[in-house]
Amino acid sequence: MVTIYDIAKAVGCASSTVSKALNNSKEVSEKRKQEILAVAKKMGYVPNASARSLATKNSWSIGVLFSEDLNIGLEHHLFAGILQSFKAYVEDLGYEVTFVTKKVGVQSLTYLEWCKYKNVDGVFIVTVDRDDENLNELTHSGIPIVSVDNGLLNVPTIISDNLQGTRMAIEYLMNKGANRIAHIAGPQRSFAAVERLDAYKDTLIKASVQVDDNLIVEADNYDFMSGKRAIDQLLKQSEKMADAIYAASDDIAIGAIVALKEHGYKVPEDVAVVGFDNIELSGYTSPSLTTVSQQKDLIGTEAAKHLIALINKEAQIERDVIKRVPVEFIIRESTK
Amino acid sequence: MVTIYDIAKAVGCASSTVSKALNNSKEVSEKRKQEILAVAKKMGYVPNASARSLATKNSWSIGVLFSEDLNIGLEHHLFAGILQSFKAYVEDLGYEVTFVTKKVGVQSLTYLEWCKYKNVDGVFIVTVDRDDENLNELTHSGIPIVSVDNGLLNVPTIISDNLQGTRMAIEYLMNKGANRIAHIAGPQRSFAAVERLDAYKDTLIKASVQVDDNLIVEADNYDFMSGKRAIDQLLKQSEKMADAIYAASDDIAIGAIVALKEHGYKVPEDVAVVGFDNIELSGYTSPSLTTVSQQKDLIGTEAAKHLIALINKEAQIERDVIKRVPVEFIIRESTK
DNA sequence: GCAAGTTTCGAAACCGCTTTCTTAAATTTT
DNA sequence: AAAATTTAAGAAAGCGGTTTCGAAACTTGC
Repeated sequence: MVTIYDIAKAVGCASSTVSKALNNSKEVSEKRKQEILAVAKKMGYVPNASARSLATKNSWSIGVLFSEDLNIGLEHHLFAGILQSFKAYVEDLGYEVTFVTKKVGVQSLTYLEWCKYKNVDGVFIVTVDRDDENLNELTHSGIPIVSVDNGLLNVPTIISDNLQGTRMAIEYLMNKGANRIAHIAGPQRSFAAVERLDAYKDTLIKASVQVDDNLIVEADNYDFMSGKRAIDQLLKQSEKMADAIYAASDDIAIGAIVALKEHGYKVPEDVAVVGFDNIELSGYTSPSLTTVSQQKDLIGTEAAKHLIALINKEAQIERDVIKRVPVEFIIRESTK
Repeated sequence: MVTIYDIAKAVGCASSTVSKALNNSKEVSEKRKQEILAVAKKMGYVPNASARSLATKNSWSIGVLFSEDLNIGLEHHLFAGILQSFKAYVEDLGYEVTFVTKKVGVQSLTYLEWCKYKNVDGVFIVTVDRDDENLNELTHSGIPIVSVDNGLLNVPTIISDNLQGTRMAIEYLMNKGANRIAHIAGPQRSFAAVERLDAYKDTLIKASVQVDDNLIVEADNYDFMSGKRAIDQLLKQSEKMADAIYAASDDIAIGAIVALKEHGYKVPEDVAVVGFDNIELSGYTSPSLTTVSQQKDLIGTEAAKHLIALINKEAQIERDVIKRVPVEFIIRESTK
């Protein structure tokens, strides 16, 4: 490993001069600088992050909290997409993206301890168990943090405009003549699921439609099976089937459509179905799925921008800020 | 920030003794050790990764190379799943997972330079552009590396048994009476795609069936649209439609089914379709998809195990080792 | 009871880099 | 031409740990 001392020796100057040259300081003459850079290059010099970080107390790294406890992990396309655009944005600025963990060697650490251990500049909370006892400590530590799709106390969050999306979906269905619009809500431990359920009720009430609890079911999860099971539940709850279903995710909606078909209902003729997410596949199912599209790229980059602003102290640490990202309503066959 | 010096002062001993106590060295008496640990805990001591790494030359971190150049990034469920299980395995061992990038601050680095800069213990190559000029340098550097689903020179790789999977699919279709089995190959820049195409030809030849180039199309990508387009291409190439299609991915297969339906073909009555991957959705399309299931969890953990073994020098660095992970053939409606 | 061997602990060097403070040289000012 | 200022470079301390080596204290064996 070649160090700045090796370079200093080769050039015939002090290591401090080399350091300054490498950092493009103006305390060193242009001639010297060029000479040093040339030698550094020739010798294959690569700086050492640990030494640098130790000396400067800056890490240029961002921790990502991606807890798999709730089994919504990396495999969930929404979060994967968000992480991907987040990563692209901050990496372009020269930051490293690293996963926050709870262990180092054989030792167990809390999230906060790990962040201090690695001296991360900021934390991006993607998914996390809100009941995790270590979470509170982290969110109150003063470390710059943003989250997405979440309603964590004390943390600014970037999230789709669930109210707007829900309203567009429900109003569209009503305009199509639907009278009995059911809602397959997402698991209520998810913040977005709660928002969508609230928005569903709210929109109905604003339209002077009575909310019928028998037309509401909570899915166990955001996936297909949960959608299928939800239909069974719905059939139990309500003797007369709804004429439209608003589902909290595309996966749920697709599962629901499969179940509806199995029970002899035609989609969209007997029951119209609207999903949420606009996963790639939703355009290719049969019938293709009408849905509320979430802009995961935008969510990721907005989160990144905000976090960077916090790190650079360009933004105030306002607690509990919720930044809304607009959604788009996409009409396809499942509601024709 | 509380350091070992602070603890030393509080306890009334030397910093070296604190260090030893924290590292559970047997050079310090049990009594002292307990005393020091107690004080450390009370003072809220957290070690400093940079300082430790600088002194020990160990980082306990693994770099993940996830290049989005080929637009198969994190959003691709197979790689997301593999990364997730890899991450879980190595984190449990106390390693940190961090993404390899090409920039640090304003400075651009090669992959290898970055790995040296961060002093990662090993590298996990998930997706990468094989033509990237920086790649060769990395794979020949001597840093422990494993890859998945790839045929990189000089790097051990973990990959599904594409030959076995293909054979099961083709033989099953032949047993069902298919005479004209087409193949929608994956993009041939992908190693797995090449393997599956070769296996397809090989299986046909072994069964004394003539390979008909008009029944082979290469998809641009692994996604739905590519599958749809492939069908158009297939129709152009061959006046008579195949009676079965073996697709290189589930997404391609689903896209193909949509296109087939649009052209008036019934699946599976007119054309049977087999996919590859067993994505979650494949059980919920209509018809549900017969497919070759890849065990992403196993691929991820196998990769992790092998990399850890390389890091610990328990495994030889054998170049070009390919470790096969068995696949499973799952029969559903698209071939009934 | 004393030599030899073990434990336990601390001093100090070191890991590679940054940064402050000095000093010497070069340049400008008067 | 001397004084004042600016510029360029180096010495040294520090970041927070680990590790080697030597000394002191304690055991053991005879």
